[in-house]
Amino acid sequence: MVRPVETFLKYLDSKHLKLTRERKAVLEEVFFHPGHLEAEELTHTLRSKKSRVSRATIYRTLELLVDSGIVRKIDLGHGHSHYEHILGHTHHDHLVCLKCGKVIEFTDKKIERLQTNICQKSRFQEISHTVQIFGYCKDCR
Amino acid sequence: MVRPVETFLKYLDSKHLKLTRERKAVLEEVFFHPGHLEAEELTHTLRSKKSRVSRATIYRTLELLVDSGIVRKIDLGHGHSHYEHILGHTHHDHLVCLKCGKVIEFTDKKIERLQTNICQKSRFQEISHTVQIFGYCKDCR
DNA sequence: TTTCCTGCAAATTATTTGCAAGTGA
DNA sequence: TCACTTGCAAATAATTTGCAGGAAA
Repeated sequence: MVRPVETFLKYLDSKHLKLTRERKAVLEEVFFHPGHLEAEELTHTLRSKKSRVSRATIYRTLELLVDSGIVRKIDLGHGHSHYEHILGHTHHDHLVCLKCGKVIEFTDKKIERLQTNICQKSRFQEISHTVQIFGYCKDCR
Repeated sequence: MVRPVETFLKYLDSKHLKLTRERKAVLEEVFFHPGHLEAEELTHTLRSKKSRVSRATIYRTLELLVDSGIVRKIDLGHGHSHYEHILGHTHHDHLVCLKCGKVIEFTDKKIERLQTNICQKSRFQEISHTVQIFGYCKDCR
């Protein structure tokens, strides 16, 4: 069972930070939103719901969420960041269609394992990794 | 034998574009520069040499170089793009140290092969891919 | 000649920051 | 209370674009 709010609380406490209404709203939105989201999108979604949160706070909160390991920041080649929740989700990577923008997720245990080997060999302590494959999806070839 | 200028010429011709002094200067600099470079850096290097090329032209040319397959644009998590020449170089991926910024390159045939499989399975035509592993290098753990 | 190019400065986009006023523990 | 927060608006940073005057083919 994964409890994002509790995880976040634990993180905030450890840094002597507070769980505010704004932070909770961002966390919930990110967590219950399927897929990858952008800061801009988040601003609008929250605005359309009851809870308005300023752009600045959204960015500040996303950084906290990344730090706490609840969310990861990904680059889908759009010129701005995307975020996706990872807590309770298996790590996955992306195939990004350069034409229609579609993102296909995939998981490959073998790739993960090979990456671990590489890190060990270089005595590199992995924090996160990303495998992005750019090209054309089957509908756009 | 790899001839970047000829490759670029062929590409330019196919698009009815011209090989100008500026484009040639950027191409040469990128090609003979080992490692990853930034647009800003390129501007300075060229300026310090004989050939001044404006920032705008540098960005425009880098895009052409990427399009023509001579160079690839990579994200090393610095908030701006890096570029590296790929023509005549084996594809490689990166371990990026979040503390000192060091970038360790690695190549893994098995990972490459697995990626190809994944693309075939999804009928995805790969154009480029990137495996970036973020963490702490052995000097920063 | 004709089409493509370049530099410049202004525009855009994404993200960050300083600061005064507000709020959770 | 008091340290931590927020929103706002201004500041940054990277990159793009319009345009008028140059240059390859």
